[in-house]
Amino acid sequence: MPPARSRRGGSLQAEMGQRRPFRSKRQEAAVALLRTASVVTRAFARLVEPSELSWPQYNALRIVRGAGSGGIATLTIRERMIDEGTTITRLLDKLEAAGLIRRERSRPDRRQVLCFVTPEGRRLLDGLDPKVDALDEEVTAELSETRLTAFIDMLDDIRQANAGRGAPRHTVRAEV
Amino acid sequence: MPPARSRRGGSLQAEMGQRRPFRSKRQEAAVALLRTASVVTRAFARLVEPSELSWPQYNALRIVRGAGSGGIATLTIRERMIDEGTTITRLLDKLEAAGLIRRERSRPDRRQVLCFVTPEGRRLLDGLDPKVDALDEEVTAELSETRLTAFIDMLDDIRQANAGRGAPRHTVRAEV
DNA sequence: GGCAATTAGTTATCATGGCAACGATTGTTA
DNA sequence: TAACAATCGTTGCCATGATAACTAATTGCC
Repeated sequence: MPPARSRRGGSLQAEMGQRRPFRSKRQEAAVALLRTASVVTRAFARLVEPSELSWPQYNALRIVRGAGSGGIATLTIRERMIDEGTTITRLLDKLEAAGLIRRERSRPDRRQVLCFVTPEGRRLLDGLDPKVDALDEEVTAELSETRLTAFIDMLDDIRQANAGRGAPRHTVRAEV
Repeated sequence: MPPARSRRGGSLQAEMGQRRPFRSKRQEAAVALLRTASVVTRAFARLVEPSELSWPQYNALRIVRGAGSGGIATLTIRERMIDEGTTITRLLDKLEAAGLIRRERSRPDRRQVLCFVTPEGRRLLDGLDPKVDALDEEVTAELSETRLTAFIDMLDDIRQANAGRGAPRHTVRAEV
């Protein structure tokens, strides 16, 4: 039998202490999306917090590790971040100050600054991997394989449909 | 025929310029959730930006309006915010300075500070309503009614399963 | 009555997110 | 080759998000 939260009313409304129902189901969906993301983000932040890393810092560090020995340019990191609006420079400054990454002007194109993980950075991430991987699984553990696939597809659809409306300003500039 | 993004590969991977596929579908789902929310949040922020309101400010103002003539206590507003971690005081300071809300010490319980919308605040919101309502609908316009229902249910499930891990610290205190 | 525990808000501190402006470098082209 | 444009990154400014410490008011309990 379905749990109490499937009553129409619904769970979000009760959660947020609202007296009035949502104006429409689509409005409820929008709010649910944002609120759920807020909760999940905090869960990840809590996980990396003991390592003295903020969630965005962890995100950036992981991207740098993923780039391998060739390094990766600053703005490329920003593009791959979950929040692509971030001011990446200061974030990398902290990672560099903590000895987790190393920066170096690119050889042919001196405009670029390439980033590399240091052994310490790699060690830190490697230690965190099991926990993060576990949380990745736990977040959607409630969803069956079938629902999970549908969930990803719906998110992809929503993201694509709203890409124009929600792109950070610096990525839109190219369209002018 | 399904659009290109349904190819396994997948759309998110291409979007973020990743060379390697996700470790698992559940990891992909977690990242898709966070990234989608980021895009949608920006879309709403863009919408209220011309009114000199940040997205959280709009959110708070709307909650105050929803409370009606009885007013609403400061911390109650925070509970109902999409991001319940916010430092609400400064946000309300701005709204008050802009003349959109009015604050007043509660009568019987002088610890509380009740907030009320001013006529200007109401006017501003009323003018914004059509646009916000429209965006609420547009965000998930790609989803059929059936998928929409499933979407909301999945988000509710995820949120409930992660409530403990992702609650802001001040709400957890009660459990100690 | 009197005092500890609670509750409501405020404030301080630090890190991020959003934006615009700037400097440095490279590419283009008249 | 001398402007000019585009690209890459950095920096400044302001607003938010996360937490903890702190004040004030109220409640409970003896």
